[in-house]
Amino acid sequence: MTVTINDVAQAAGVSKGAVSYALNGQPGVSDDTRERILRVARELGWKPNLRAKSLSSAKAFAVGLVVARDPRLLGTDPFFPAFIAGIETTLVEHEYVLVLTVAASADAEELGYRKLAADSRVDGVILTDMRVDDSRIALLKSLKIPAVTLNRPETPSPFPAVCMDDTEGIAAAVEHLVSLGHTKIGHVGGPQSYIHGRSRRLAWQNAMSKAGLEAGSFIEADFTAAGGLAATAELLRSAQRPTAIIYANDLMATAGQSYAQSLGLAVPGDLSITGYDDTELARYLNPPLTTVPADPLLWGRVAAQQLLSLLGGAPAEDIYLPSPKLVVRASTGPAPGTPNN
Amino acid sequence: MTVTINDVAQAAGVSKGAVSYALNGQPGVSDDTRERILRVARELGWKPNLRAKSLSSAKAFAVGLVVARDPRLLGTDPFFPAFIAGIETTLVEHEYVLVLTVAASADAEELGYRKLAADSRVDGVILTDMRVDDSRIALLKSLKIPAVTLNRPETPSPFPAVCMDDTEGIAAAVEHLVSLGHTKIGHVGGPQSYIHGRSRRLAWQNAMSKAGLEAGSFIEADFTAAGGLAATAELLRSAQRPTAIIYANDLMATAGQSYAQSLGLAVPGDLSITGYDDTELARYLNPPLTTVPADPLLWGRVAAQQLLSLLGGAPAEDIYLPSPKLVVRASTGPAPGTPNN
DNA sequence: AGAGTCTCCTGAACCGGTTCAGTAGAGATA
DNA sequence: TATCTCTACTGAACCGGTTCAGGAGACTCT
Repeated sequence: MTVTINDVAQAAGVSKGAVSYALNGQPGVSDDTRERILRVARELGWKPNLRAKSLSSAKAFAVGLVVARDPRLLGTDPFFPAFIAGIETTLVEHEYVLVLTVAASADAEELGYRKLAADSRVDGVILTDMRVDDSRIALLKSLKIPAVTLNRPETPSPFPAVCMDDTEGIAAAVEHLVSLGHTKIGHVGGPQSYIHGRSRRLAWQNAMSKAGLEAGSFIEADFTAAGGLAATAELLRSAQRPTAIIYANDLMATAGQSYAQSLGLAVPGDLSITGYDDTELARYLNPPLTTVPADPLLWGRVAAQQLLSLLGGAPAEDIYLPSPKLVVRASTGPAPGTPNN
Repeated sequence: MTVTINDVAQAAGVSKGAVSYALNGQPGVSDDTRERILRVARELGWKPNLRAKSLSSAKAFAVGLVVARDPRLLGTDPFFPAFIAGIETTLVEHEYVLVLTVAASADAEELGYRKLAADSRVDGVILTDMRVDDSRIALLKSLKIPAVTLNRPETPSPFPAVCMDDTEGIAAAVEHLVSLGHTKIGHVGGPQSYIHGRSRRLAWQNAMSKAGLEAGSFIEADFTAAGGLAATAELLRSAQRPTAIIYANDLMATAGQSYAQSLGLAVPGDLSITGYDDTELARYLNPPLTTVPADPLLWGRVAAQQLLSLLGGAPAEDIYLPSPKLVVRASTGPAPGTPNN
């Protein structure tokens, strides 16, 4: 059967304790003995039993991610799979593992964290999609689960944050459109209860006023294609009909673009469109989408690194990742009636 | 601190063993005592320690999923997130948890399974994206990890399969196009090393010959937007240029559609297009995509159920889920030159 | 030489459950 | 009454590690 620490101890002619010290690099054994024990362990092909280790060290060697999202819409969000892949690249190097939970409702989300805590399934968690007044911070504090947040929430949080500024990309989109002669630039945002929904709207707003323009119409949507379409429809029939729309993600932008085209509008001739995310599909649309590449892979990798070092006792310090830059493609063009320079 | 089985035993005035029997519904204690123990446990707020349970019962109370996919392309596949959500809906009811691993290469994939096994992180795994001559079956057999496969592989497999027939939907797409007057119907398939890549091609081929038509051009692509575009380009400049293309997934179909439109072709006027998956975006494209809805949520739910009952000792029996039906939208229309009836 | 210190190692407790062999006591049987 | 059987329970071993108190022996110091 499997070889245990007892077998190694017996074969090396020492006690269990000595073996444990030797294998963990702890003091308490002489160099000779240590070497002998290590050799015997190698010869016997000993592998520590993770479950026993877990029990005695009270650690899970796993980190958790609770994804709160309507399961039917989950597939549309390109962020999570890549983000998870990023987390994984870090975890595999540290013999950690990712425990993933999907929660359909707010209640299920809280229950998810509570269960992970109750069963000590994980040593820490990563919080995504931070919300304004996010109740998870207090929850995790009370459950005593270490955490890392994506971007720093406005409410005080004891957890380190891994930040990637999305305002710069949105501002660049506004400036780009302004330079193309647009003055009526609308924004289809995500739910304003999310800090990234809010920060993108504020970035748009600030960039507009910095350009000396009126803020223009804003519609709060929900990051889904259906929401993007409805918001687009509303913007296009409004009195202040924009000549360009900045969407808070590619999915809404794509739905909006298709909708505008189905009305007979030319993109970008009649309407310029920008997205956010730079999904794989974005460059293969007709026209290809001007957008801002989020880098979920990097974000996931760094967030996991940050969490592991936090678990290792490192101080909780925020990390700032480079701000993604606007990628200009063919969905943006001169404002209607502008001389084509 | 946390209350252990010892505390319960002491408070109830019985031994640890008795408490264990009582709490697990095992025989060995009288009804009176059982009830008393349960009451005391409830009063003290006792929760079994999963780690201790894991150690003594040699179970992980977790199932694994190893996703082998280029991380950068993972985000484009709407299947996994929804599939995972489906798995979760089952697992939460059984106090199980999902351990997710992402592998970029074939080596990493094998290593992923080996690690899960070595550390006994999971009690079983779910195999997706079955391949022709899939090496994972032998691997898991040798690692003694129970598994469930999505669809039955052609090579003998001891593991139960959860099957969802995709040939019916493809055949329906062919029939639909034939009824619209199309005779040159191409197919952009997935890698033929995947059984679902192959079965969809065969379904297209069989349906064509059943309709008395030549099979037409087939191009093996890779399920990505880039691959879909390249394949479409090749089909459109071929001598046997098709008037309709059946794609093996929505992502390729979307890229193909955009590409055709960028060439000035009308969809479906000049070219009809069908996809597979029915992603959220499909209905919001211009034109909305005719496609076949895979039901990853259901598939995940049932696969997890099947795995759990396998772990519970149930015999390994295949399960057949209802075949998804073609959803006709506006990306398909009469063949060019056909009188519009 | 005797006391003190240091290194190296042992044995046992511990983490918190499960499980098994064994026993006390009640009830049935002869 | 002696024997057998059955139920209800106990105590301890066990899962496979970690950790701690303490002891043996070598070495230093006075």
